[in-house]
This record gives sequence, C-alpha cells and structure tokens, in this order.
Amino acid sequence: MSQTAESTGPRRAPTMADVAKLAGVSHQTVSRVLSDHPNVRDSTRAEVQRAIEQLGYRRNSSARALVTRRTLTLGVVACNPTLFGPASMLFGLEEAARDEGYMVSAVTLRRYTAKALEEAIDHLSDWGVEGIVVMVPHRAAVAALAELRLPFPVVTVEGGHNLPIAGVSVDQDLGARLVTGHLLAGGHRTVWHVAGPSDWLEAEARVQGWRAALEEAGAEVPPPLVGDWTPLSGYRAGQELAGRVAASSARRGAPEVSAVFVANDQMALGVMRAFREAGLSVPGQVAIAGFDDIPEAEFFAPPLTTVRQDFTAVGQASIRMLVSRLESGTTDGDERVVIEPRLIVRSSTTQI
Amino acid sequence: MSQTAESTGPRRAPTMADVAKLAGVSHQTVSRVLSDHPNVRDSTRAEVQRAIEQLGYRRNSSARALVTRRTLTLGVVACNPTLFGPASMLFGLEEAARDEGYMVSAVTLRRYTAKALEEAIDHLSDWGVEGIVVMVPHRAAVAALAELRLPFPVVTVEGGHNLPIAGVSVDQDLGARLVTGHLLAGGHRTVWHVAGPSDWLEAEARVQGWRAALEEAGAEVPPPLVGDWTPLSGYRAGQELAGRVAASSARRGAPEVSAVFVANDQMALGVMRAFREAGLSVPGQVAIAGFDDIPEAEFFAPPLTTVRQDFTAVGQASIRMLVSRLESGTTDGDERVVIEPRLIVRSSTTQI
DNA sequence: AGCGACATTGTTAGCGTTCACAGACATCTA
DNA sequence: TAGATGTCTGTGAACGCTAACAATGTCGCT
Repeated sequence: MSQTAESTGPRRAPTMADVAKLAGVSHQTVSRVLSDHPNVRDSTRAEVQRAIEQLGYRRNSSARALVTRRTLTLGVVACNPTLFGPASMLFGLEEAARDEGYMVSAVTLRRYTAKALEEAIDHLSDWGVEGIVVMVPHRAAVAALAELRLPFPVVTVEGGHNLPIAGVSVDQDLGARLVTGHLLAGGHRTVWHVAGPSDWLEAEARVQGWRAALEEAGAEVPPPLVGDWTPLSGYRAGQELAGRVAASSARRGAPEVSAVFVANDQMALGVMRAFREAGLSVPGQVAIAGFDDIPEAEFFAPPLTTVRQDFTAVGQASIRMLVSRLESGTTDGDERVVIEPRLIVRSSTTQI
Repeated sequence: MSQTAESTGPRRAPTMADVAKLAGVSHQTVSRVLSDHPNVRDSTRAEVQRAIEQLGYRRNSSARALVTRRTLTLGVVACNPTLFGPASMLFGLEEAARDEGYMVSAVTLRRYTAKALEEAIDHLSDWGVEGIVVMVPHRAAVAALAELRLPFPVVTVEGGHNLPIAGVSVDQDLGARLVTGHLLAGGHRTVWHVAGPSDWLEAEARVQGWRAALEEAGAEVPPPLVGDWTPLSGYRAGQELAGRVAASSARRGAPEVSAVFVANDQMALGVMRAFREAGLSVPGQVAIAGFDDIPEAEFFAPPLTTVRQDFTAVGQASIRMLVSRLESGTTDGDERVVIEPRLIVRSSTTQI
C-alpha cells in the first residue's frame, strides 16, 4: 500500500542517482551518457536518455563546477550600457561567449572610480568567473585595474595602450584623423573640436588624432570645447560655437568656425540643434562631423558624416582574446587587437 | 631542508581548510566568521580574518551553491539590447538585482522564434539560474513561454496581458491614447499611424490605443503603415505619407495627412527626414509624434513630441517581482505591474 | 583452452562548502 | 557543590557531480 515515496513537499530536482535508478544503471553511466562518452552501449544510452526525459533531469551546474573547477562563466564590467556603443559591444560579446560555451554575467558601473571598479570585480569574483572583460574606457579605472593583479585573465576594451594590460580597441586616433582630414580636404582653414570628458581615454585619443591631423596640415589648432557625451552638452557647446561664428569677423585670436568635429554623434546632434536655432545652415555655413555612426545618424537633419566603429567586432574580439588566454593559462602580457574605424561621409559635411 | 610543500605548479586557490589551518581553528569556525555568526570569540574572529587576508581567500561559490541549493543567479532573455529601451531596462534590472544580492546572466535572442527562446532558456537553466526575466515582447515568443511550465519563476516584460504569466509592462495603450488625443486636441481631423511590426505586442498595443482614441473622438481611422522600428523603415513610411500629403486633395477614400503618430522615436526620425526631403514642414504642414523618449528625441529637428517610458523602473520592478516570487516559492499566477507612461510635448506637434 | 585486447559497466573517493550535532568550558543559580 | 544554562568550538555527514580505477563480459587469436 506504500506509494512511490513522499507525495507532497516541493520535491527536489532529480539527481543523477534518480536517473540511474530509473534506467537501471549506475550514476556513472548516466554521467557518461551526458558527456557523450563513446564507450556506452547504444541500448544503454537510449535507456538513460529515456529516463532523463521522463524525469526532466538537468545536470546540476554547481556540483559540476565544483569538481571540474570550471564555472564556464565570464564576467563583464560595463559602463553606461544605455549608449549605443557599449550596448552593441555587450551584444556581440555575449553572442561570441555563448558560441564558445561560456555564460556571461555583466555588472554595470554607477560611478567611474577605482573603488567602484574594484567592487564590481569583487562581485564578479564572488560568483566565480573565470575571466573578465572590462569595458570602462576611463583613465582612473584602467589605471586601477593595472594595479590589481587578479588571479584570472583580464581583457580591456578601449583600455588605452600605455598600460600592460591585454585589450581590444578601435583606432580612435586614426578615426579622428580621418574626419579631420576629410574636413580640411573640404576646404576649411581649420576644424574645431567638441571633445568628450577629458578622463575618458577614447575622448583623449580623439583629441590627439584631431590635433595631429591639424598640425600635420599646418592648420591652426583651436581650443577644444568639452562635453560629456550627452546631446545636451553638445547643444551647449554648439551655442558657444554659434556665438563664435557670429562674432568671428570681429574676434581676434581664434580662427573662424566653419567646420566642427564632434567626439560622438549624440553631441553632434546637440550641436546641430544649437546651430539650427542660431540660424546657421549645416553644411552651408558650418560643416559638422560626429563619431560612432549610431543608427540614427543617417537620418539626422542633415544626415551626419561620422566614423563608424564596428562595436560588434570589438565585443567578439575581446571574447576571443579572453578565451584564448583562459585556455593557455596566461594572466598577463599586453597583447592588443586594434580594429580600424571607417569614415562615413554624409551631407552634414558636403555641399550639394 | 624541506620547503613549504610544493613550490611550483599553478597553485590552487586556497580553501577554507587552508585558512583554518593557518588560523589554528576548524574549517567550521572559518565558515562562521564568513557568515557573521555571532558566537565566535573576537580574538578568534580576528585571527581568522587575518588568515583570510593573508591567503587572499575567497569562498568557492560552486561549493556554496551546491550545499545551499541557491545559485543567487537570475537569468534574463533580452531581445535587441542595442535599442535604447531594452538597454535601459537591462541596466536598471542589473542594478536592482545586484542590490538584492543576485547576479544577472543575460542571453540575447538572435531570432524571435519559439525555438530560439527555448534555447535561450535552456542555456540559462544549464547554468542554474533561480528565475528568469523574459524581455521579448514578441507574440510567438510569449505564447511559447506560456506553454513551457518551467521549474522556476518567470517574469515577463511587456508580455501582454492575455496570458497567465506574471509580468511588468508600460501601459502602451494609454501612451498611444495620450499622443493621439494630444494631436486631435491640436485641431487635426485625424491622426495617421506608423506602427511597429505586427507580431510585436508593444506595436499591437499602440495600434489599439491609437485606434480607440480615434474612434472615441469620432475621427476617421486611416490604414496604419507598418515599419520595423528602424529609422530606415520610418523613412520609407514617411515617403509614402509624403506622397499622400501631396496628393491628398486629389485622392478619394483616405483622409488628409496632417498628423502622424509613429510607434517609436527612431522611426519618427526617419519619417521626419522623408518629410524634410519632400519639402514638408514639421509641424507646419504635418505634426509628428513618437514613442519612447530616447535621449536624442529632444534634439531632433524639430524636437520630438513623444511618450516617455520609465525603462529603468520597469527593469527594477521586474526584479522585485521575480525576487518576491523566489522568496515565496510561487511559480505561477499572473500578477501584473503596470507603469504609466507620460506624454512629453515638444515642438514637432506644436505650432509656435 | 588460454590469453590478451577491448568494450562496457560499477565502485570509490574526492571537490569545498554548510548543517546538525556533540563536546568543552565558563558562568550562574540553588 | 551539583546542576542548569550559555558561549564557543570541533566533528562528521551531506550536497551532486566527475575522475580514477577496478571489475566484468566479449571477442579473436594462438
């Protein structure tokens, strides 16, 4: 009259032993079936498979990780994933990781301090990640990272090239040279620049490329304005620049504003609004170029000349690098992969 | 002459036993220190802490998960996280999860089929997530989800209200009514609509809200155009609409195009470009409104009237719901949290 | 028949934690 | 001083899996 064991309770997930008993084999045989070991008789394999299906069995990942010493999990520290760039990287990165058989756990940073970064990494370590990708192109953060000497491989994205950390990056300098060169070739005497926050490595590299391009062309280097990547900050910078356009004939000491390279597309949008409101035509009176090629850029008024970064490729490359380090057991070394950006010319810089 | 055990090899991470030996206590005491158990003498605690520091010890999460049966990991299935909406939700969600002591693992969907969703969930299950948030507002996907009967709690985001699944959503219907009402109040005889893909629940709800608002106002309901959320598709729809504006006096059967409600901001951008190219002024000849309030919307030419969704709040609410279900052990029930959207009026709909 | 090689299966011992329980010792009460 | 209560600490057994090895059966060959 006894039922099949307990009938109530939040019955626990079936274990390998349960499957084994049902299939009439040992738990080890079940393990062999699950890991596709060749030496299992076909009939046995079928029997085990049936038992697995019937019980809805799934391997317990914790037990497995405990004995194999592999969590198959990678960590990512991301900055503001609301922006198109970081989001795309995360997308490509996750896909690549999954293809390699890893799971990705991401932590987003609220503040860009060394402490916040350490906390984020701590959090990931607590969960046993095997390696991490740090997507925080922020000077202080990367410097802190270099100090850290973590017990697992670390790969940075846009982490700069001065530090002994492996990483993937887009050639920001080249990108900036491309746009600046393009504007100069359009006949402008010089090119103004609205930069990103000075503690962002990407912003710095773009400033450098811009400056170098101007200097090489023998053009005057106007003082760069600084924004914070948001359209609003671009708008403010745009107002400032618009004032200079109006006053340019009267003003001494700064060259005429006829071309502006803005460090990202969002700020460029803000700049264009400011110009529009000031009655300046783009590209008629002022040419504008951005950076990133967000999906909206092609539809701005006017469509924006910009530099396309293949974010997805960056994400994928970072995973490939991380996985290869994982497999080879390398924790340090400063291997670098650089991805070339591409100039996309649209009507914000070209008179029709 | 014997050294302190082996000196070479990739020495394994220290374990609790190592700490215990160094501190001269049992492993259990170490465990107690780590979990802040009160009954540990202060001097012992200090000793253990020192040993932990010295060895750089970290608790092994797999072993811990194995015995406690808690992985403290939540899964997320996201659709295209490159878009502002999904990305923001992911952001808010991760932050909320971290505050609750959970780790988040995200999987992004490449295709929106039932099979792809099942694979994604399988992937997450393999890693032992305790519950998942499904952010795929796609009809087929959500329907498949309802069939699945998973052994852990599931919360949907924008999952529609016809199915017996718990979830969080923004009141899309209300949002659409707000914009449509706003446009009608602006004196337009009717409002055209550029919808999202028909198999997206959000798109459908917006169509419904728009239609209802028109019908309640006794306005004619023009046939909705359909896009795929991208600026390009909006551009195409815009060209179509621009054609109608030009031909409107001559054409029979469809009302005049003087106001358009576009189902998201990106498409609205495309529509505006098409209108600009057709020489139509916005809002002079045609008023346009979008949906989402992406950060760029305020800086479009002209700034776009739209509906703001608090994506971050949605992400947070979904985690709260998931965690509460986790704690109460609920797997089913169709609890719903609805978040109200807000109309943001800008100059794309208001004559100055 | 006897032996080796191979295929197939089972047995045992961890992996590094936490939990339940059992000691040891100190302190308080009668 | 005996007993009862606490406080602190240690011991042993899980948790569910894989790895190493041992045990069986099967086949072919001499």
